[in-house]
Amino acid sequence: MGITKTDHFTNKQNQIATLAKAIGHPARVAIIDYLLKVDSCICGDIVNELPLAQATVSQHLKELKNAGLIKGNIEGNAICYCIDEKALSKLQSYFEHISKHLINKKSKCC
Amino acid sequence: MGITKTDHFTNKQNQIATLAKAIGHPARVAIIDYLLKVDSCICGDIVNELPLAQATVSQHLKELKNAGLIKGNIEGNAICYCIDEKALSKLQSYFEHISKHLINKKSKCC
DNA sequence: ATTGTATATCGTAATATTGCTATAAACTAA
DNA sequence: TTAGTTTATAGCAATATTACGATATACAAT
Repeated sequence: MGITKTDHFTNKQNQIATLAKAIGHPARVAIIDYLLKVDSCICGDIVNELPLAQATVSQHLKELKNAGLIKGNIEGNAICYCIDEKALSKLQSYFEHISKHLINKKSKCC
Repeated sequence: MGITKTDHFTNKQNQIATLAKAIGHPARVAIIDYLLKVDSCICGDIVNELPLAQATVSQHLKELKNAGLIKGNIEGNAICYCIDEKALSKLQSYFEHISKHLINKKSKCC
């Protein structure tokens, strides 16, 4: 069917999945990397950084924005994109939680 | 086209994307949650936990396995799945790295 | 007003994902 | 052997994603 049964899972599970899915493409990882690298939140030269057409980059930016991972401010002609800390700290604490959990029960199996 | 241009991105970027993509579905988040919850790495009653058909669960497990997030050991009749710490620590350190980076340059924009 | 620059959106094609039923494979137990 | 249990795979339909060129929108500068 290709349609995800989101309503059968918890909010938390859907939230994490949505965020992870948004990061689940190398172009979008590259965008995040770039936004981290440039110290001010540089605008649309992301297109020049990536080996993709402008339309494709715009689409990827939209997905990152929809997932809440980045924010965009209109700045005159261009747009200023930057990382949304809240979303990333959500992911960070999720994986930290898992890692801590794993340390406690090391080598019980597999 | 629907085909990802992986060869234009770095190994690291592709690696993170692959791992994140595997987590990018609520059923797979639920599987990870379950593997964390049950203390021993319980086998195939994951199917009973999820609101999905057995074949679908098997498919999700396969994807998690392909991405390296879980391991599976044959145990007589059943299979013993459990989380692969290495993959998760990779993700954890990635997001930790980002979070640290963000603290340093707080509120420069947006 | 016209031209240039920066982004977004539309439409389209190729491919991937999700989910199911049905079936196979591999082992256990009677 | 036969039957039951557990997991994987094949095949299929519906939907989603990725990527592009073409075009639209919005502002800036001349």
